[in-house]
Amino acid sequence: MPSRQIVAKELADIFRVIAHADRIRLIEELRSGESDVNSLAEALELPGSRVSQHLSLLRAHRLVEDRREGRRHFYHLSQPEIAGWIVEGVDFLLGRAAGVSASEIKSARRLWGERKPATAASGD
Amino acid sequence: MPSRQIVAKELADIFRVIAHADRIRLIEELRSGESDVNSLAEALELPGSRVSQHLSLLRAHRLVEDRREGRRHFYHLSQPEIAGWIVEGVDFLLGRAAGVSASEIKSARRLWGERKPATAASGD
DNA sequence: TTCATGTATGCGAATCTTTGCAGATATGAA
DNA sequence: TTCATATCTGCAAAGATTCGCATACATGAA
Repeated sequence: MPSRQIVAKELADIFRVIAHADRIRLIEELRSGESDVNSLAEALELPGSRVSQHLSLLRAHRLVEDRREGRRHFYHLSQPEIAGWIVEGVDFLLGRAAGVSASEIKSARRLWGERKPATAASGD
Repeated sequence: MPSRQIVAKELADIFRVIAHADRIRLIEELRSGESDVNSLAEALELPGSRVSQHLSLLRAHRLVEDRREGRRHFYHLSQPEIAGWIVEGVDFLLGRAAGVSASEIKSARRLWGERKPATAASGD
């Protein structure tokens, strides 16, 4: 198989793994450092089993790694730069602006573009 | 719905649209300029109807635009930078190196990282 | 109008993903 | 050992995507 195709397929695999709102939010959460499954589940308001499933997919594709401490599993991005790369995607979002208001995108850009403050009001 | 979630969903949509080997190859082809459906179909060795289907998805998400000249439809990237952005994904591929040999990735990186020579041997 | 060509669309079958839930496993405390 | 907590895995139903093919549409030539 031509290498062009192999790489297209591999790239498509990475894209497919990232292409899920929950997983993107997990990556977003992990930007600010490692976190355990339960905290992630609370932050995303999802059942722990679902978060665990997403994490295991991300882990299988080496986008995250885990560190176990007692019964808690702490996850972190294996390549923190990947989050920055995803952020750049927001620019294309801006460019296309399909179905999302400019202000929504702007505030989201702020969330992604800067490290999110740990304590400030974030109930949007 | 919190804007974080809206944007995660929108980003996921873009990722999902890109997350297909044929569509990535289409984007790759279009890096070197506009091209009509038939040329793309030949380059990718796919039926024209399939290419047309992929293009219409890309078009619906404004990743490509078309220009009609007679019965030919020429497509081009609406934001050529998006191809560059995808290329950066190759770096994560390198970092993960799952199931792809280093030399395959290297040659693919060359294909993506540089404008592909129009005539040179490219039968890989 | 008729024909050939280039592109687009529709549809069912096959395939892959996501979801919700039940149960399994692992760890630490009592 | 037993219990509670944290996480993981398995499975079937629901949902989404892809594929192959047939057919429709649009354009230009005769």
